Amino acid sequence: MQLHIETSNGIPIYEQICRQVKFAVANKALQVGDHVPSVREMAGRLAVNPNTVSRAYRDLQADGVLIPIRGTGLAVTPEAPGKCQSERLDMIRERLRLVLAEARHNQITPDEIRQLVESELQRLDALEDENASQLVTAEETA
Amino acid sequence: MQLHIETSNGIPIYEQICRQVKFAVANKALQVGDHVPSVREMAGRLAVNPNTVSRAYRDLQADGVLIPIRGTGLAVTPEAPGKCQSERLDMIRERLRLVLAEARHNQITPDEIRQLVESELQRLDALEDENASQLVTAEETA
Amino acid sequence: MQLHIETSNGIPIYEQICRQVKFAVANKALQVGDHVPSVREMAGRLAVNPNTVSRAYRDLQADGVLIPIRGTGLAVTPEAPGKCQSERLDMIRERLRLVLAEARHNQITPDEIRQLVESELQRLDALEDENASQLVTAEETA
Amino acid sequence: MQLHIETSNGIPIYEQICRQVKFAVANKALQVGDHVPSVREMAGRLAVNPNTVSRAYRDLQADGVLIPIRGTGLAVTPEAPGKCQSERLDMIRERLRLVLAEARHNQITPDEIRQLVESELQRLDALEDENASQLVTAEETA
DNA sequence: GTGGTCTAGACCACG
DNA sequence: GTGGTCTAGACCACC
Repeated sequence: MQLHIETSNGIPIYEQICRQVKFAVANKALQVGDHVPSVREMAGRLAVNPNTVSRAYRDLQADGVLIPIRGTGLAVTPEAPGKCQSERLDMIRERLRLVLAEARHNQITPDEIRQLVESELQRLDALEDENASQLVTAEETA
Repeated sequence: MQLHIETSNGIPIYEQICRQVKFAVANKALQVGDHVPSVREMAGRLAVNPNTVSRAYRDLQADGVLIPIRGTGLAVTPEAPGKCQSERLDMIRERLRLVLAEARHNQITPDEIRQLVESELQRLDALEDENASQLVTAEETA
Repeated sequence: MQLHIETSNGIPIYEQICRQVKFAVANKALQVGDHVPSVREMAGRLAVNPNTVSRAYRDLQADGVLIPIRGTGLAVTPEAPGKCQSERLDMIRERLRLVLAEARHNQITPDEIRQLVESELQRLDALEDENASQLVTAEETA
Repeated sequence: MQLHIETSNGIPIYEQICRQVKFAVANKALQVGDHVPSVREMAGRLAVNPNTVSRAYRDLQADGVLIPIRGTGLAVTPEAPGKCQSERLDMIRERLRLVLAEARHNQITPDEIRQLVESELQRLDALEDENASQLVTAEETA
């Protein structure tokens, strides 16, 4: 599982962790029964305070995504994949809705929105290709 | 000018006011020289704390969108329409970018995103039509 | 609202706060729209760390009992009384069930349990009377 | 001796083991001189970590309930039956007291408490009957 | 003034 | 080793 923290796009770190764990479960990068990295390890990996990770894991337990296995850590629950897959698009939809609502309330036309979306999708792909080629270059160099 | 506060979509109220004033200028609902409602009137209308409106107006002055006219309040500057029109799509683009970035980082495909966008656009149109028909009804009743 | 923290009967402080707030709502000591004491004030009153109170209030928000009023604090939601009243006995029942289950699994008879309950109820009443008479004495002294 | 671990009713596993051994002694399911199952057998039977069983046995030795017999394991001491019988109700009373105290502090009336107790006793009996009939069925099938 | 986030670190319970 | 609780305090955003 590969997490990526964005300080700060306005979303608190603990929530970014929550969401990404849910996405990882939805994408089967995390399977039922898998242990999530320990609080301390995750904190080290992300270079954040252990309490921040702890808070995220606590929320994930409250959501029924993780369950504590006494003394051994936190594991993905059997219900998690269902939950997370059904939430997968909703998590994005919710944020998207807020943006589009503002746009429409302020006379941005649907076509303008579609254009924005396409241009941003292209931009993201461009970035990704760039990273990909960097990776390739790095591998070639290595 | 018709403002609409959303408590809370995560955007602070004062910023919602700012943005909506800018959109209103871009859409010519507010023209050069027009006065914005006084702090206390706006606060009453939106049912928010006057300090909050005050903060928004302060930011708008710093952005060069509003200018104080001694004794009479705040008016739209001559430079405002240009600024606001060029910012119009960028304000949306910025927020949209953050959402799409999360989506792409978590294996949501471009097509899934497009579908989400279309369904949300439809949903918004439906809501608007509903409100419109209510308005018509209200007018007929009146 | 009068809270009473028991350090430590095994229940974490933040959870004691949660439960007592819920009981207070159920008993109408806290009504819809009432503000709960601020984090800092409550922390001072109970002589605990503000973060501990904060955690309790956060949980109560997640439970839909409290709602933040931006800049002014946390208020009891309209749904809270219903929730809390229906939870009132359940919160006790849950804890009671665990105790009785252990008793029955280990051959404590129903009659022995009833006797224990009665003797403890009496003991509590005795304590209460004692406090009451102390209060009276204090008042008389004053 | 038939132990039953409840993960997790809040009581640590090692303490559940302790308590149940004591109850077993009080109920003469374990008699003076009887050996308790070895750490590893007990651990296997309960599907818990051997360290956990070990900790429980250590506590029971400290309490004078078990005594090590060189080379053969742990046996019930001669003093154990007396101790355990006198502790039998107290172990329950202690837990019960905490629950009732919370109830009374939060305006649950004695009659409400009695009703809760009765309904939970009935519920437990119902569960037991169910299990009993299952056992009978199993025996008949066998 | 309000609550929220994050950091830092101590201590404990559990396995 | 694991996570949980609590304390302490800094900083921020908002009203």
